[in-house]
Amino acid sequence: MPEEIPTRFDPAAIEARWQKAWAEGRAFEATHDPKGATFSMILPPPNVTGVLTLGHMLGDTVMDLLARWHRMRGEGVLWLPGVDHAGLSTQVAVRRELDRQGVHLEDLPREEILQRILTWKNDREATIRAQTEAGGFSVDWSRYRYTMDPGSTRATREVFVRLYREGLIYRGERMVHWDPKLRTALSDLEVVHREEEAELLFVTYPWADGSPGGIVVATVRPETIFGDVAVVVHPDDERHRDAVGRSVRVPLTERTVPILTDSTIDREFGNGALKLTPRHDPVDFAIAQRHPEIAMPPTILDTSARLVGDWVPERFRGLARVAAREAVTKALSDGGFMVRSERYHHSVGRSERSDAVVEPILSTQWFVKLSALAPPVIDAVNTGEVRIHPERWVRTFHRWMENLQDWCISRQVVWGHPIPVYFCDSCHATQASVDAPVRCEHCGGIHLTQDPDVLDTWFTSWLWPFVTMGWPETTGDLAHYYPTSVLVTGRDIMFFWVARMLMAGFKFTGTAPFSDVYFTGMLRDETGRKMSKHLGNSPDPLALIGERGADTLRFAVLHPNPVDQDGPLGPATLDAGRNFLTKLWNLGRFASTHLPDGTEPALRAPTLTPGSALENRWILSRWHSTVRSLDEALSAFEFTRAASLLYGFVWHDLADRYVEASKDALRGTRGAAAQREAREVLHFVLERTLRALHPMVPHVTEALWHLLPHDGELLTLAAWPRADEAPADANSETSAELVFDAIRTYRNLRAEGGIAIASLPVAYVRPASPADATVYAAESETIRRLARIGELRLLAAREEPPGSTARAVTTGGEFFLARATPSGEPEEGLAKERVKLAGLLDKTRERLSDPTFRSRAPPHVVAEAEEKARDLSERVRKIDDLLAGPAAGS
RNA sequence: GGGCCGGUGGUCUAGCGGUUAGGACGUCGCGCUUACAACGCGGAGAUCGACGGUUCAAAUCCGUCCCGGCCCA
Repeated sequence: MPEEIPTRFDPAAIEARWQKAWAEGRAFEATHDPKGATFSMILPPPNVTGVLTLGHMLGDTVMDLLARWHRMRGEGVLWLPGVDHAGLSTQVAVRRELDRQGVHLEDLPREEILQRILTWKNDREATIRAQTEAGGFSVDWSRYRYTMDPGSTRATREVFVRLYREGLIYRGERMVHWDPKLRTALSDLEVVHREEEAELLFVTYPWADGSPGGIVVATVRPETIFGDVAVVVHPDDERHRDAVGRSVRVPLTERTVPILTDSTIDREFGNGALKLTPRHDPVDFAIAQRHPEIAMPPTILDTSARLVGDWVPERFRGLARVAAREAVTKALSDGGFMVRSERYHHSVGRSERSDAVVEPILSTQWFVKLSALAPPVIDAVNTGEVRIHPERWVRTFHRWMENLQDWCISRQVVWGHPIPVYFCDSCHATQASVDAPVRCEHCGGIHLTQDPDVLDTWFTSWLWPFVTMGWPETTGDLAHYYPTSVLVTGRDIMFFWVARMLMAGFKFTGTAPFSDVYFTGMLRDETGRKMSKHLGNSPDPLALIGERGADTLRFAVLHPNPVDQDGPLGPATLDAGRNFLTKLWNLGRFASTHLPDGTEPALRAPTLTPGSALENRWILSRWHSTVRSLDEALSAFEFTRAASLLYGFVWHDLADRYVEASKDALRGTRGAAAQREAREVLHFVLERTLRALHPMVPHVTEALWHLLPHDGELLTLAAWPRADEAPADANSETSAELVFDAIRTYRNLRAEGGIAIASLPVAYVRPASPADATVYAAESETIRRLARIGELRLLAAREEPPGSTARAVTTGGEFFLARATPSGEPEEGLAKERVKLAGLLDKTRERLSDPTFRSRAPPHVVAEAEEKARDLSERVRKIDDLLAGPAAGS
């Protein structure tokens, strides 16, 4: 049997097998009779715009860790998967694809557009599912949902109608962000602001009465002068005092406009005079609102942001913004209006989806009054009813929540939920209705036209935690699993999604949709760049899993980079994950060869006695504290610490120390009883370690578990280990540390002294205390074997070792290792150690000699310092004795 | 323009008032010692961004500055 297990595990060979076993065992389907506690999560539905990235894998790994952990703790777990139609972004992706084929999406009939997008969606959806399955993520596929399935559609309409009837959704002419490339309105969040360089032009608006001169206005958008309705200055601005109330002529036109005052004008900007274009600038619009004497002008830009309308001189009509700007700039120069220009840096908003410069325009759209939904959310976060992890994001969250703008939810695209609003052709009344109405509720007319626009995708996504469980129906899932427990996502959608879900949860279900929010970091490549498809540094998860295995990828994202901070994921990190799994694999191989056929499952920890082998008592104690820390870390959402704890325990405690120390006993050279006990301890600790690691690396642990004697069908259904299964034992930990320190000291002396690996020199120790002497004596066999020495002899207080020796001093005593040939070399190690200790001793004594330290510091700190000084001076004295002693340099 | 977060060995990070500043990766030396060379053993490597301040005591608290990153307008 042992010969059949390869020294390197092959992820491909085991992962598919165990995924199949879990699926066949329906291990991840949530039941409606959970015993005791429940734990539920929605998987943030990935956009069908594309396929999963490594960033998704990071979130999925964290969620799977939580889901499996809670499942093993015996809780009823629901982890609900789904996908998001991602309206605008998917339409843009398909549009781009069609462009490559020479087809323009907007030229196709609506039905064909929908068909093309649907094909795209089905394709991506299948890939997303395959990726999620390949990762081994324990979602409940029987509850898979889609943001445009019948239930989601109905709930979306229901919510719209409710909010509309309450007056929280309204239709109005407002300043919105307009994407002139995609020709749709956008919400504030879909606009990305960046610093860009521009030309700031200083333009003279001549006096309307023909007197010489005029007022100089600074602008970066000369092409909008055709929409000007005034020039505005600050009321206290001395420079323009005489200009107020006069009129100027808009350059390149025959129109005259008044000079007005407004106290919001920035006197430092340009010349302190602002050209007012209220239809095409939010600031100007706000000023115009305060001046009723200003009539709203006609628009001068069409939906593609080209100059249009009677107010635009014919020669400029039809020009797009950049061309228009150049043409107008030239015309202003030629006409003598241009005073000067300068380079200017300012913030420019671009469409997140198309990268087009967003045009602020006055437009009729649908809005949600978010501010009405905010108070319970703000309260919930303040009171801790909803907890955000890591906590530092709470401030960011609050700042946004407290400055909510109305949410523009109408989009002028094809792909999305149609707005459930109908206009009567006869009386023009508006009605919102979940089901398409047969007649106008106002006049009874039967000719109704539905609003041509669709809803922002987030208007469905914000309902996800309860829509997926059947809302607005009353369902068993809602009763058992709502509200959900944790939401794991990236902080890039904190406002887009998390905040809005909280608002929707309180509004429609009366409760927070989840009690904890965990934000993961962002993955970077090894040079620190963000991973993106654009840079080509974002590997395809499916390919990576095929190459390295899902468990390797999962462990790599959990360790060693903190999951909640941005961190690199590259070959080195993946190698580290793979190496760890290989280590674990070989530990399993080792154990399986040392557990004879017919070994009973490790149902409980072996009962040890004070006479049991030190390493057995020690490893069980280490196991105890590891599990305790592990539970703490997982409960505190410290996933990286959890992974590090197990990494260190498996590699350093279990493999490096325990297995090496217990090999004699396992081979039977210490007798049958010792062998039995060692087998039991090794079996217990490894079996429980596999359980503890299972939520992080489910496949390899499941495979290894089946190689060991075990109880039950699947590890994934096994119980989570409990720290109190094995006792904490501080004495055994202290003694074991002493033994391992002695071993390290001898190994170091061997390396420093250049003593051949094959030789088995005699070693001596002069213990620092009688208690230490007892430990060395009892564990001399282990020390001897692991330090590769022939014999360990304990020296009495003044006894000197014979012959030439390499020497070292530690807190545990003075150590000597026999050398075949005397060395004339100075005792480098000792001398170096002396310098270090003497430095520390000086610092400590200095502190102790300070009277204020003795009077102000707490007594235990003073006592500790005194103890430290005693210990250091003792060790320095021992080193001095050795350096001066008979064996020195002989 | 406003705000937030972070600067700890070559890299990533833990620690957040008395620690010999911990770990991982990398690096150097020795070793294919029958679980594992994707490994073992040992070592070297950090005046904790800079300057002030508080304190008996500062990587840790406060202030200013510098450098990264992010969010909002």
